[in-house]
Amino acid sequence: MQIYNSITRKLETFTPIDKDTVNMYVCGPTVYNYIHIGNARPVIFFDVVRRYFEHKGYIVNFVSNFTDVDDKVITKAIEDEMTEMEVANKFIQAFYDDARRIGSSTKYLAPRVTEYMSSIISYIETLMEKGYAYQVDNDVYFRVGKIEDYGILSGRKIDDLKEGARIDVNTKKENPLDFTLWKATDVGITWPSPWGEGRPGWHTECVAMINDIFGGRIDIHGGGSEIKFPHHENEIAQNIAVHNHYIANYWMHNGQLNIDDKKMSKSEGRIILVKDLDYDYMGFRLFTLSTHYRSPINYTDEVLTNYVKEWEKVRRVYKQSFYKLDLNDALEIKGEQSPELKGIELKFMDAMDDDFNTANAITELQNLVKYTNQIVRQKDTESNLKAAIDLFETFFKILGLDPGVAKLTAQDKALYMAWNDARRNKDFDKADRLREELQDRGIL
RNA sequence: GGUCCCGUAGCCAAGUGGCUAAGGCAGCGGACUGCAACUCCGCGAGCGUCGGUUCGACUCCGAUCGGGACCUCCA
Repeated sequence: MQIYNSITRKLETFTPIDKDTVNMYVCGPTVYNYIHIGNARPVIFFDVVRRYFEHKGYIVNFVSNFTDVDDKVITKAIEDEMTEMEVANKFIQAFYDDARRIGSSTKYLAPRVTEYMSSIISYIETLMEKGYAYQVDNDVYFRVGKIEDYGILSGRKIDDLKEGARIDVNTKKENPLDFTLWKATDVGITWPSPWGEGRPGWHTECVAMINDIFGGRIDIHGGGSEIKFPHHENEIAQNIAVHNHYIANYWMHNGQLNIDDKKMSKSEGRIILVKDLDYDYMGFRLFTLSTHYRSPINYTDEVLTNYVKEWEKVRRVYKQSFYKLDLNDALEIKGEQSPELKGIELKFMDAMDDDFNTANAITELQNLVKYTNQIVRQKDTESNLKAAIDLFETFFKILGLDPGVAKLTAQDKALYMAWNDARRNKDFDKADRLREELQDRGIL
């Protein structure tokens, strides 16, 4: 399959380090608040990446961290008169709740900075020993000038960056581009270190974790495009310093989600939290997957409403087909794909193989909807209909969509039969009553 | 100021140097239907603008206008 590699800016054939395994790491959230719908985009997209690799038979080792120490967490802790740990625990729980709501798996390794403090400290010590880090007072900085490739991921040249450096002329640094590895502080939670009490800078946690968990090299590193620079650039630099090779073979960056064509902004009140999203979450998931992951996506109520409707349409025909088979006790039969279904499946997989083109994959889902709507009212289609159901389930599993349809109870079936009988007997008063009840039960 | 991305029908959104530029929503016209819902069939654009390269560009290059991102914490 082909993956667009941010570092080379090209589509490349994906070849894992170990034949059957995909090791991937996605930069996770700083847990000081509920996540907003922009945070949800990588949570959904990289979940789909994992699901697709699993569909293809790979063992996927998926890791995504929680940044539970940082200025924002500390500020929040002071504001709310809680400990940093309490703040982090609260919002990690909230994150998992939100992730589940939007259909993403939460079963993956999620290391926290606080659990990796000794690894982070020893990582910084290694950087010091190798001459890539230097101490000033009780702070430690990374010596960017020693990295030849610095800027390769974000396409920047060190000279351009120097010109652009407008703020933060920290006179303690040898070079304005040098970044903080360890920061002495007396505000909030601190840890002892060889350089004094303090806490780590943001950029070391991911490399230290990747170093511990994967040995310093992974297949895929993911995250939002806005953290390419400086965060991912700095990860690359640190890994080169320690291992003399790139940290990841493939870099994947998702585009941002805007609201009404503008970046989300808390200060301007233009922000929507996942937990406050007043729409169907599967519709939201479909919405985020309907644009190619590298493109920006614009949220408006109108567009989301469109996808919520679209999801209802998908769900309706799946449900209708599922129940039709269930009523005929045919859910366990073996499906046999018609040429049309084969074609749809093939094109879906082709789209996914093409750099996770979920937009085109969803087009195939829509084709499956149309096709199934055509066959579900015909007679003698059980085997093909079963194949259609199976294909829906395959697509749902890959995209992480859940129609929430379960087998009918005996009572439901009896009700359904009675409705059919009443209609056949033209007892429309009774039929309408039964229809209403079936609708109330969510069967029709 | 520097780096970079985007601009396809009313809306959303794929895609290609050359057959008729996918698909969805909305709209219009049909069909189906006890009523309703659902569903099915048919119908719309020449790709921001101006130049250039080319036998040929929406697709490549340049300029221009418009929108956006990053350079500073940010998924």
